[in-house]
Amino acid sequence: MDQPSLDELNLLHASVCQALGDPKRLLILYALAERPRHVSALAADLDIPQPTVSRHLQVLRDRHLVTTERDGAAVVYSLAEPRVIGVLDTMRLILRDSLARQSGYLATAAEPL
Amino acid sequence: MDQPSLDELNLLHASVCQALGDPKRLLILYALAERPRHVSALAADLDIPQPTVSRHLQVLRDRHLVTTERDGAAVVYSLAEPRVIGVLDTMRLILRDSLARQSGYLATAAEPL
DNA sequence: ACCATGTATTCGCCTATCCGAATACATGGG
DNA sequence: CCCATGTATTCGGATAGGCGAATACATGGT
Repeated sequence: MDQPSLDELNLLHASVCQALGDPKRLLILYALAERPRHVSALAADLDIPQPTVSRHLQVLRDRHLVTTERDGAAVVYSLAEPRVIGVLDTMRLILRDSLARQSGYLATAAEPL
Repeated sequence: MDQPSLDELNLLHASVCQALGDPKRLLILYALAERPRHVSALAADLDIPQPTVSRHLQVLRDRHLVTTERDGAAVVYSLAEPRVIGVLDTMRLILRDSLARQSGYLATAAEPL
């Protein structure tokens, strides 16, 4: 309702970016992009302790990057905004370009992703 | 030359996102998107102390988000990857959508950006 | 060589983040 | 009602991030 000022938007923007700025959280988001999952499934699939996963999910939830739904005693986490994955993919693409540019303009091509 | 493993790429990705996860750095990047600038010009335009700007620029430089070029005694900073701004804009768009969705699905439309 | 301007760095402090370990809490079944 | 399973939270410690203030460094001009 109260529409954010530009400054507030900037702060939110930064806080979302910061949430994306952790390797494990990126793994979690990409995992959820494949399919929604239980916390325990994420923990198992990514080989990260359950409490750690839970805390990271909380961060992502605070930033509205994931949503939850109960499934009995378990909780299903899903991407709140699938478009975010597109953004992340674009960043990765840029990153690879940038890396390629750094280490020799004439380097032979490398595998994708 | 050494092409990064997926894990390494993930780490780089996270570190770049983290660099984006600070309000002042976002302001700096958007300012540089308008036009390359001296450190002092950034400091003046954004009303941020020069040493602070310098430190943030260093972070952005470490992540290869900006590049430098000497201009006499001054230093011109530019965006290393203009595409990053597109990514940031997309994120902002998503953010606004998300905010709109949160605070009432039927809320009257608000101004852009 | 010196000075003025512009940029980078250091220091100390405070806050925030991340983690492992342990524990609390919630849900549904028997 | 109690237990098993699954999830969230707390605690403590280590690490990293951010800032103001002061200072060091670099460059070009005179």
